[in-house]
Amino acid sequence: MKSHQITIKDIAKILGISVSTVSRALKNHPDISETTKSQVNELAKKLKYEPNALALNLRRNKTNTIGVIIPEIVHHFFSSVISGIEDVAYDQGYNVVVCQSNESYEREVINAQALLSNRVDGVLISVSKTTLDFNHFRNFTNQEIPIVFFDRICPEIMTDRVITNDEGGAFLATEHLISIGCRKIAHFSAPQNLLIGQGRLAGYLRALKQFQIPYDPNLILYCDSREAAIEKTIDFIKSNAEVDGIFAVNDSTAIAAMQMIQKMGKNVPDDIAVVGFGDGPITLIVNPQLSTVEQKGYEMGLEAIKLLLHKIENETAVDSFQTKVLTPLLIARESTDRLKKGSANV
Amino acid sequence: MKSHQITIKDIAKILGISVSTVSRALKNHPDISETTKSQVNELAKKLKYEPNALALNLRRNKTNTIGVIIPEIVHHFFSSVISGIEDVAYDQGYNVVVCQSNESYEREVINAQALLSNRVDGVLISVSKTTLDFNHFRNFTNQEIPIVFFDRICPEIMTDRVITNDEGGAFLATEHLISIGCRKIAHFSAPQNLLIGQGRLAGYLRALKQFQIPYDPNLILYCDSREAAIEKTIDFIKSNAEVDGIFAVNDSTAIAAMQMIQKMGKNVPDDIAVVGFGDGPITLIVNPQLSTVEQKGYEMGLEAIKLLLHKIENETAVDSFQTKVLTPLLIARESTDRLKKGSANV
DNA sequence: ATGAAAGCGCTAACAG
DNA sequence: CTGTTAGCGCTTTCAT
Repeated sequence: MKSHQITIKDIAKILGISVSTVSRALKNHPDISETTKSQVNELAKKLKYEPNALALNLRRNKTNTIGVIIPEIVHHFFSSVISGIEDVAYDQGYNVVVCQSNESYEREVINAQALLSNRVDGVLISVSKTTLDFNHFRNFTNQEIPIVFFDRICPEIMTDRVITNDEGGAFLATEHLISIGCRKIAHFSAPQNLLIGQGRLAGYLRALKQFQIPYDPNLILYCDSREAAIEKTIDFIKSNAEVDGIFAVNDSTAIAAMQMIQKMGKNVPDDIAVVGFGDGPITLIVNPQLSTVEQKGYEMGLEAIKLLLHKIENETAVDSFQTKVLTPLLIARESTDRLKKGSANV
Repeated sequence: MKSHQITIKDIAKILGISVSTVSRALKNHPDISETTKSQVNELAKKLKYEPNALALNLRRNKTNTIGVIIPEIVHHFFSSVISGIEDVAYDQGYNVVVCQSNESYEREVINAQALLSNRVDGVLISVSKTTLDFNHFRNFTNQEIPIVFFDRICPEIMTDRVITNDEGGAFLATEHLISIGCRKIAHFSAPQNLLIGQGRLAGYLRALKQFQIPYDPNLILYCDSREAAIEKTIDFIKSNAEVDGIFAVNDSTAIAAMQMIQKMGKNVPDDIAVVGFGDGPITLIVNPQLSTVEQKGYEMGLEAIKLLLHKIENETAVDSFQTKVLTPLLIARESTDRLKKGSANV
């Protein structure tokens, strides 16, 4: 049986004053006498009074809560984004509720409904891979609850967005491979129905074109996970013995590819140089350390929440939506370092 | 300007019936005629009516929300715990609000207050490293809001707890090193003011004693992070050349130690075998793959939320608190595999 | 300087 | 079968 939560009513009764006086005293309203104020505040402290956020929010029709829907919290990238979001949200007095879709459309719909029911002031969303219909997101915009999409955006809904310049990052990665002498560069790519798959392939192709390296469709392998890379790399390299560089769509694919290459007795970077995408913590742990494209999760979180809070607090603003594009940097490490002979290798 | 959120009042007005009828129709109350029910439900759907959880929660004095306070979401272990928590919470119709303390006491206090204000039905807490005073947690118990501590528990407060058997895990790790022939086993340990530091050292010592290996205090090195291991390992091994095995307090320390050992031209596992603790994803990526003690984050989340929901839904239960101890398993991989010569090594 | 009363959205006696 | 009413905790006119 839950003990009675102490309310302003209790304080009022004990002090023999009205609830409105208590309410005002608590908010330091100028009309209230110093005596009353101190009486109220002391008692409140003594009784460990905590304002009931539910009642407050109901009254104000504002929850100071922002909802986040992400695919999976266990991915380093997404947990970094959350850290960015929380850091500024807390500073501005907002709470953050994080929901995971687990890459499931159904769960995403449920998450959206829960956030809607809880009347969050705004939402930050990175769309699940399995989501093809976006009406559950439209419910937010219909209620004029602002959305900011980040990383995995929804192209159909007009809102603010924060994305990584995948094409540019992929260009940098490929350009880097070319600059160290690679001429037969493979791309381990993600499915083309995903925007990152498209963007990173496009950047790869643009770099080839710009440096007049002939494009060979055989060098594009659909392979975007550690498991896939373990399964496919060796056969791929055997059938394409001339490959001297690989740009993989993400770090774990790149690392697995690298490890399979090493298993074949080849040297990274001297025989085949490898570049990933993401710059997760594993890039530093693997040997040789992985060159990669920096995907700034924390910064993405910051930008997304800033856009959202701006929308929330300037509701009258004209409907204008911006897309922030984070341009990633190339981080060159040992897996593409063909000069320094000291780099450890199998 | 937020568009009017549609309420049961709106539905009532449109249909020319009372709000209570609408309320009852929506909950499929037996008293209501089928005609009315379908009218109400259709209109609700058409208008995209969403119940206002705030009002509901205020009324019921129950939020169906559970709060989680963790040190850092970016740690794989903690994000696994959250996944476990969420999976069962959602099944039972609870929402989860995750707060990060960032290992800061002040932030932890703020988080606790926010959860209190939002009248969560219960809390799951893993204590920040910098927390020495626990009164902010007592506010929960004072209000009879159940707490379950997990992993980093608060010894001062009587509640349910879920912990890993650190001592047992450390014993297994050390025993394993002994079983493959190690006789001079170093322990890279965490500060002894942390419970994990104590427990893992104790397990190490018990294994030595049980197998009659003399204890050498010089073989205990305070070193519990990648950075520390990079800095200290080489000197340590130089001054203790006889070391043939290392049990490190966590995986990243173990991996960094392993890499420094390799840098010295020594072989892992043949010269020095290494065992970590945690079984994060990096253990599979490093070469050789790291033997480690499995720390079951997801299971810990499951157990913690189950205990909590039980307390929440059986409020009348006698005050009895249980501590669930998860006994970790040893995962033997290449870093301790001295038989299989095929294991890749520098 | 303080109080009374209405209302945020919803539910649940109680009354027909 | 349906409506009326009170109240969850709080703020805020409007009185006094």
